[in-house]
Amino acid sequence: MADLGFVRNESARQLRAGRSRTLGLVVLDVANPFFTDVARGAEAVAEAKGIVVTLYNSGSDPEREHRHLELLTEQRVQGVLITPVESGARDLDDLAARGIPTVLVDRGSGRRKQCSVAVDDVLGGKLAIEHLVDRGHTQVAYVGGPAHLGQVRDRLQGAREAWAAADLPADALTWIETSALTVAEGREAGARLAGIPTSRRPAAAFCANDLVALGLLQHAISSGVRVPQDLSIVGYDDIEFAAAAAVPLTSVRQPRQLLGRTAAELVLDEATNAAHTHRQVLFTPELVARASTQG
Amino acid sequence: MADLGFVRNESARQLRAGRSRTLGLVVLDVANPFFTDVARGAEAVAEAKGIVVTLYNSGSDPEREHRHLELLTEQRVQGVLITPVESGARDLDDLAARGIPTVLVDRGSGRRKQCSVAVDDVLGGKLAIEHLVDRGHTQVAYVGGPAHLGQVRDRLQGAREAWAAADLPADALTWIETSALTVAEGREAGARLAGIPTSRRPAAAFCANDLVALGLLQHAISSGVRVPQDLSIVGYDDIEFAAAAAVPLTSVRQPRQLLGRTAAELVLDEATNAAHTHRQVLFTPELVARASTQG
DNA sequence: TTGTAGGCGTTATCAA
DNA sequence: TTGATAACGCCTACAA
Repeated sequence: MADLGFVRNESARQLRAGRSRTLGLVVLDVANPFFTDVARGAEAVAEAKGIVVTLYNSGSDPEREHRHLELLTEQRVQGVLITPVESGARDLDDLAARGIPTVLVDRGSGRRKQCSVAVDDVLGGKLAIEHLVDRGHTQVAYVGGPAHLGQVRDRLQGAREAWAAADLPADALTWIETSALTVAEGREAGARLAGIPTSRRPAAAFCANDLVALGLLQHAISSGVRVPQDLSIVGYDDIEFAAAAAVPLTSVRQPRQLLGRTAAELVLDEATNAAHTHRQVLFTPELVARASTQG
Repeated sequence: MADLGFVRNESARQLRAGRSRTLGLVVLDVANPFFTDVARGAEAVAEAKGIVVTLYNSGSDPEREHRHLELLTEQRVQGVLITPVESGARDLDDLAARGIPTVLVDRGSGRRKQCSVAVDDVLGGKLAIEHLVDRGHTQVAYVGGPAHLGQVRDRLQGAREAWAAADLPADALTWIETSALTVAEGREAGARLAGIPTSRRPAAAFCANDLVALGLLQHAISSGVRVPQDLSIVGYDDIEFAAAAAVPLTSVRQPRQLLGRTAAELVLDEATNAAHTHRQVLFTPELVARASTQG
């Protein structure tokens, strides 16, 4: 045993073997607990097969995403799990063309060149709006952005469909677009909401994720707006902190760890099973009602 | 240009070059926003130098930590940033012996074989207890664990020192030891706290981190315990969600991103500067008082 | 059984 | 300037 001081060289091993023993997971925002929960799900599956998950943060920046994918490609990873910044990105086509097992996470892939594991965002948007409409709201703000994120668009689409189905005028569902899905942007959106004349100001907000909802809530509380009396709030993801918020947050729950587990299973299947066929897995979201909408 | 389809092989490059272009960051818990903030700080510095940060989750499990360090060593990474599970771990000695630039994050390294970037946890513990003592508390619980985590021990030590300095009896500062620093464990600790006979039950809790504090708060609220009237709570880290909690949390703030930035700077200095000398950087924590202790 | 040669893809070096 | 060559360390296959 040359245990004393000798460590094999993984680069040489990989060069010889043609591929590495790792799985790359690229997320939009490491600071968002939604994604770290997905990561833990993926880790659980990978670890059982002796594979290591390495986490990369694109920060919703296509440039950084591109660099990370480049590195992962150069590293000849076993597979890539990614929540892409832009769904049509040609980076994804490149991965497919190179035969790198790839699973889109939290995004459906219309193109069927790759597996995907997602939650029905259109349905999620519908659930949120139906919940608010049920509570008598006729003036609602949708808070989220940027627009190029599929999640943001799909949830808005679902919201609009439910809004139309309730026979409410389209212009009574305002979109307050944010530049990111963060707590800080949520606070900022709160300020913009407050700037709308009282007569036209929405008394309810559906936020594209919980971070934005928490920011909006913070702004409301610090400026004396009562939740839910003056402003009802619905979030999205149902992260662990949603239930513990100043006013516990009504939110659309996604099966976070399951998303990660399923994605890891699919990518490892593609990497090891010759008979692999691409699958588009779609989970169903569920609305969890809490105090932030108990008007 | 063989751009069309050709991607260089990073393994071969590394094999030839002797080292990779990545920095490994191993944290105790990816799901803890404290660590993701540290990660973002490190990324900012690394990115500016064309280096990629890959994030690994040890989950406070020495086994997993060991496997990750093994992989990082085999990968001949530029450097390692790590919040070790056990401060005396020989894995750290091995890294030093192999000459792999390493910076201990959120942990001081007594041994001076490596750089470290930490926040004075003993002082943090003192600040928390002084704050509670100032508010008249004479029966306090320290909630956190496991005991082998340096953070847990140091914060307790600071707490005990401040407690003794206030001339309070040692046994009036109870330690409720948890098996992890998570929201779930905080809830569980709440149940244990509630099980203590009223006469001896602490009316204040100092939690080893904010996740535990948020869990404790959740348990209190759901079981009708009023915060801060019946139970005052102090957290640690001041993560973004602390201020937005059901009852905004008093917490000991650490400079999270700065910790990550400084760690990355030190490790890259060690990796590239022959005249590098190890440094032990110690930042100062700061108590942020909020509603959870406004008794 | 034990041992050795070759090649994976890069890049540095040396020759033409 | 251009082009061939060797070496990085590992693993596998084949030879002794």
